[in-house]
Amino acid sequence: MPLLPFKKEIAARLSALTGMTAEEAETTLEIPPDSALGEYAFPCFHLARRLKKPPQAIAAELAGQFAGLTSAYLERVEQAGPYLNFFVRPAYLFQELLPQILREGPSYGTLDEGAGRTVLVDYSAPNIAKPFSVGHLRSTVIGNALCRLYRACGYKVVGINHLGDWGTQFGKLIVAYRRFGEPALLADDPVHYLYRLYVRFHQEAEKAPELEDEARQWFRRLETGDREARELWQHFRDLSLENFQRLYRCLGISFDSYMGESDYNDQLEATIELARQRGLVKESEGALVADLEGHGLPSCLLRKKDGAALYITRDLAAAIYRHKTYAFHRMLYVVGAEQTLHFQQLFKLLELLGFDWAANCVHVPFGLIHFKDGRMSTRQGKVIFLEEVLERAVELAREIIEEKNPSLEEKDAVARAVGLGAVIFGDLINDRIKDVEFDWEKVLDFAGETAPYIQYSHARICSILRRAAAAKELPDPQPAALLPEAEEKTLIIALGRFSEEINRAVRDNRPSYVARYLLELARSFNRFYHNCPVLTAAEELRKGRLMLVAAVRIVLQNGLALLGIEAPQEM
RNA sequence: GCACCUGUAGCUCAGGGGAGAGAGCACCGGAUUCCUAAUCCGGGUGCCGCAGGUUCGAAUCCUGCCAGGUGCACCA
Repeated sequence: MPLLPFKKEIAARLSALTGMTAEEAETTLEIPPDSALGEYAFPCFHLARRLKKPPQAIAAELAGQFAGLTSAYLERVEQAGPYLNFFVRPAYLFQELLPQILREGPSYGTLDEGAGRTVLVDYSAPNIAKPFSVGHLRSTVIGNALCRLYRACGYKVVGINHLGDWGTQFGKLIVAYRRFGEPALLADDPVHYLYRLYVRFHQEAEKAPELEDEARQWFRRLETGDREARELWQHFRDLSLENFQRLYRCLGISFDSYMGESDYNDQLEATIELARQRGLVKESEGALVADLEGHGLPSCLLRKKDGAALYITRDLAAAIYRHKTYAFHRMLYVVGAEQTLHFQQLFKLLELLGFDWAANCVHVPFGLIHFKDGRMSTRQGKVIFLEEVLERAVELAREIIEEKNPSLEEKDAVARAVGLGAVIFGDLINDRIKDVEFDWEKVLDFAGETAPYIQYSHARICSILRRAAAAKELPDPQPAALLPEAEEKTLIIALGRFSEEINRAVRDNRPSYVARYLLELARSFNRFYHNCPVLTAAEELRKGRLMLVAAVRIVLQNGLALLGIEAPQEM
């Protein structure tokens, strides 16, 4: 816990001197805009108000009280106008922190604040019988990163893939398959063929609206357990799931549960009954409605007039089941921002049903992926398949390898890591709430603020370490000499902030913080690399720098792993 | 009509109420007898959408407006 103890120590001392609580002091501490101003800064404006003295005077006074005070962490304190700047002791950085990172290796950066707590993450949730489009990438990639981040904070994480395997679209699919379907084509390329049927259905239904009714009837038959409907559904489901799992394997993602919408069919009536007992339900035009108007939300339907339950009824049943099963401390729904209202209604209903844990349910929304000229639409066939995106990215990575490093071994594995990394990182780097315009050029860009940039930095370090090992020199987790250059200090400070970034990412459910941090770290490393030779440096310096780059490698690898991205040793 | 989200450099975006608003891309120029040039260095641009307000201090918080996106009862 690298720089955190330093921060806590400052907060404690400030608390003793000012009468603020330690927590208050800690949250007031900030990171100065320039590293020449120290590692943490304390602005005195708040105190100025309380003490009715100019902030400069308070800063000067406090600086006086800190004068001569040092500790294992603290080197010195300086006043700069209304600020108090704290400088960490370099000996701590190089002789304690650095060896610590090497010792902890893969577990460096992890925390234990979540120990004993369970977090559920509901993510990905593709619709069976529709191909996996780039639109589904977001939930999948963000959800996976959140799972890993929470685990790194000590939580027990349960990843749930709430498969979209129920609903009227299966009626449509059954109608289309019975009318136009050919088993041989289905067997050949199931998911794409089902997709073509789905698109075909909507084209035909334009001309013949009665198809929609027929679809509703077939869905009704499915709900009542009709054998033919059931068998077709099961068949479509199996084929799709197989296809999705191939994709997940490729992305290195696994789920703890694949319980989907269809798995709650037997709990829907009980859920509606519960709502009825609580007096939340009224009848309207033959349908059952949950009245939320008194709570500032539009009412929502729990059951259609034809007796079929709806999305929100299923989500209610699922939430109740999950709490019973996992007793979670928090449940995240990584679902698009267009469903914000749905989740407001869902959480409000859970609360009104008397579940106090409703407050621990969180919607983690993200923006839409769209084309320049409008949104993607599965029905109209206006989609880009994730498979195609991943294949092209890997292919391009492969071409670049061929051009830049033709003698590389394991070209395929590296191309996969780089191509997939670029796509995943491209999704995680920006604030998830923003909409994304799909652009092949951007997806296939491997320079600048990208995963390959970080991976390349990692590979360079591996190369240094390989050469050092060949010369029988290995980084040794012993106290090192102090490293003199500014680039070196910048680097090690960055290493020390790793767990703070993980913490922040978990606090806001925003993996982008870690992605940005890694970019910054890689940038610092590349500057170091250009200005500070490692292997040709003199004995002591070489030892220290070897440790430093070994530590950077650990953080880059651990950080990329948190985002679900591999770090190849060469590229 | 109502609600939510977004608006920062030519483009894509960072920016934790605080110290002169930052990156990447694109464009121009430079760096390799030396650890991988998928790298590094230099070059410049901003009514932080607009108008008010809160504050010692606002790109950041509040209100209104404008623009774009997304939702709002029998889809999921």
